[in-house]
Amino acid sequence: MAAIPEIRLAVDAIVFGYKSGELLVLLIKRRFGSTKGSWALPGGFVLKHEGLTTAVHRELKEETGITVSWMEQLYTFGDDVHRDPRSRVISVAYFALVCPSTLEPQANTDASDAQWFPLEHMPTLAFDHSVIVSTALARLRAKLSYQPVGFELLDKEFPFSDLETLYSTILERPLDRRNFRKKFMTLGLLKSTGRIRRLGGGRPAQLFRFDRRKYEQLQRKGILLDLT
Amino acid sequence: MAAIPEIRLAVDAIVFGYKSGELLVLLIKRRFGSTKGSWALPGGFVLKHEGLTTAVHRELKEETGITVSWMEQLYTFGDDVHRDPRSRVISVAYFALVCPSTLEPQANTDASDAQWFPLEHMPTLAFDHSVIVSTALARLRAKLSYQPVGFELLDKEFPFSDLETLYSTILERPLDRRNFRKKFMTLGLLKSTGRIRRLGGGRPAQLFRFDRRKYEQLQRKGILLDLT
DNA sequence: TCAAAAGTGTTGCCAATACACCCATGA
DNA sequence: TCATGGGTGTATTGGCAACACTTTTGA
Repeated sequence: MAAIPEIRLAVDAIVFGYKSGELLVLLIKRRFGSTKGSWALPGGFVLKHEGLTTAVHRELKEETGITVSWMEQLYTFGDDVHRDPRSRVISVAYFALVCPSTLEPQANTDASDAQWFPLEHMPTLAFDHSVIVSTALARLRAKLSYQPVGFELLDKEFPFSDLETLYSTILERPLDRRNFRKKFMTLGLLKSTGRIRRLGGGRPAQLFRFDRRKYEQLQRKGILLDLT
Repeated sequence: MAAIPEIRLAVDAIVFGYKSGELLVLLIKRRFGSTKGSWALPGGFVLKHEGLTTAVHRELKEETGITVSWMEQLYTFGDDVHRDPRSRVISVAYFALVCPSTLEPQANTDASDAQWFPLEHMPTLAFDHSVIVSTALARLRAKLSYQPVGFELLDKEFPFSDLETLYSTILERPLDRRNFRKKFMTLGLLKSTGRIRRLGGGRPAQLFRFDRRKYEQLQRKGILLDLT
């Protein structure tokens, strides 16, 4: 009961970004050990006097320089005793979303080995990390339809079409533009900034913001969303 | 990197049972340490060469003699560094359901200190265990409406009214009997055994079984349930 | 014959779907 | 004037919610 255990506790972060119609994952190149040179999720061991959430944020910052806009615990991986061949490690995985401005490389950090990969073209990952990514992706897809997390992947102000393309990309199916817009508009989760985006050819688009206050109201009333 | 950490890893189990219209939780009375005599969730430390799932089942067996019919990982609690005042412990919580026959006290075990409590009349719990129970309860409620977990709390064969009362109890709201029945019947998740239950006064009820095969079929087709 | 629990149908409404054309701009 | 992307309306349908009485049994 009092013996110090030899199980090590890690946290890993699956960070999704979104750019020009592609879903991206943030990976780092491992610098040490037997897995040196291979790609993996950012993460590391939890310090003794540090909460789990603090630990993920710290590791992310150290390894990639990135600060996320939204994060939530995903799952704890620890059924396979040999998931890390070096020793017994269990990992609490978190998944996070970042907005496009965060995607730019962070110069002032030790993040030289961090890189964004389109989900479609991910390299092979170390350990069981590709399982973790699949789990996160499944969760993101599910979540998209009952919690307005999509906004975390967009700029603060965005044209409606960006939202539509985002959903359509992540869910991997086409959406009817009119119906999709109708539903979001009816929910009242978008407020129109007066602004407009011009984009070369084509009609300019109004810009919207996510109305977080309205969303919290709905939540308090116990209203469940259905955002397909 | 190589130092052995001083964080200890525990698993805890929230086991729900259901009897005569009440939702029950399984608790144990602590025998040692500063929390001696207070009630807590069954659980304990994970052994070095043991998967997490194995660990919960082992602890449950040791402390309560109970084998569950359904279990799933709930959440990992480790943000509060002092959640266990003795040392840094993070806990992976699992929540589980058992069928009524399992509720009977298990004689041949070290389970003398295990006891079922109606949710409404739970004692104060050690550590952050009441937070864990609330989390589990919220999950159970949510889950009930899109995954047929309710059956895990009933006997193999049950009259339809049991299912209805179960839902109504856990969700804490009345359900329209006709609509509820219609929905379940339409889904085809119940198959009627030819049998009948007589119960003193009142018309006898047909007994049903949950049709697991049918459910798996639906799942494979990607059909989402909506079981209010 | 009464009390207790099981069983059953219909209607209105709303929300999801399907579907195709016009608008505003820059080149 | 054309290419590009933004923006909009309607008709149909299927599923959900609301609603109350009859049936079968034991006492």
